[in-house]
Amino acid sequence: MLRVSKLTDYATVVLTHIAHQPNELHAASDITQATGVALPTVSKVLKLLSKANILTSHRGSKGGYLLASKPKDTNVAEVITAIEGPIGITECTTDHSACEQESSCEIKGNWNLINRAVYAALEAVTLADLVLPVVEQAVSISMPVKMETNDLKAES
Amino acid sequence: MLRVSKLTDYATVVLTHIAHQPNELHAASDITQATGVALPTVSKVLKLLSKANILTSHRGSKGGYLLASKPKDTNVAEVITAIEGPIGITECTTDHSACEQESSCEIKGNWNLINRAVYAALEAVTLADLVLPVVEQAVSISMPVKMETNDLKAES
DNA sequence: CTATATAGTACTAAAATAGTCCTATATAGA
DNA sequence: TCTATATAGGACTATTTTAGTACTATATAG
Repeated sequence: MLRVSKLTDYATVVLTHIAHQPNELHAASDITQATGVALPTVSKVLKLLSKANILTSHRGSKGGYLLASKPKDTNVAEVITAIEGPIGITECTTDHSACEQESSCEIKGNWNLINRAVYAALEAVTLADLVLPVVEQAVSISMPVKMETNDLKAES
Repeated sequence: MLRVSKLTDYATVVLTHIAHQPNELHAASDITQATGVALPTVSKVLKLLSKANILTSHRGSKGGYLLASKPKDTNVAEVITAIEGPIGITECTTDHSACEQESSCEIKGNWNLINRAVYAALEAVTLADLVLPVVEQAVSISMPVKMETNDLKAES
């Protein structure tokens, strides 16, 4: 299905909320109220994001989380990496020792190329794009050059 | 982790093997021997691929599987879709009714854009590319336009 | 008619993921 | 200095997904 985990999905929701007021502290409980995502889940996501330096944390009373950089300086690839670890579509790209049939496997190099394209696509989208209304984004995000020749089958 | 299932990985291995001799019938047992992938797994993959019309099947003695199109006319996006269903990175792009927080979710349109970029990247790679030696591919596969500005962090 | 090979489906075991809970630590303000 | 509040970190559990197996039906070459 080539999908991102739910936790990452929540991370984008949380970050989008924070990016709307990039200069304010946001406590986990506030974010829960605003987004409807369960508190323990929000909390987990926030911890992961601050560990990856996408957010900075402030403990204690009146503490909370703050964007570490400007919205346009944080991209989706970083967010996914923060939540799920290094991005690689197949397992052998992230864990080289795990594949038992290396000798008969000519695919590795090819998948690497695909990974790069996917990574670049994800890197092109920033938090600032996620905050924008949907319509305006189309121009601000780069598309693979072959794009115009194909329609999306998945859309129905 | 943004990854593709093992079954899809096997599918590319199997298809790469078949694409080397695109005009011959390949029985499941032959493919097992050549690739080292377990027979039941190969069998499962082959069935899914023929159901999706990527392969044509021939039953009975001396039967086997054959590529339905030329290697360059089958792309990776089709293979992934055959094995795992419609490609969509987040769940709400494939299952619109499942999201309970639609009202507070502004992300959907944005993820759709990302999905398109990813899909296009996958669509640009064909079986013919997978058969080529790794070096030659670089020129034959289109890359997103912003690609050159960024390096891959996942590579280490 | 028989050996061989795919078609289809149901099932089981293992792994990954989501989500919860508890304890420790830091800070603001009284 | 004490207390309320908020994050840090880690361990744990339930659920879901995925991988892999097994069995029966059907088609075809010779």
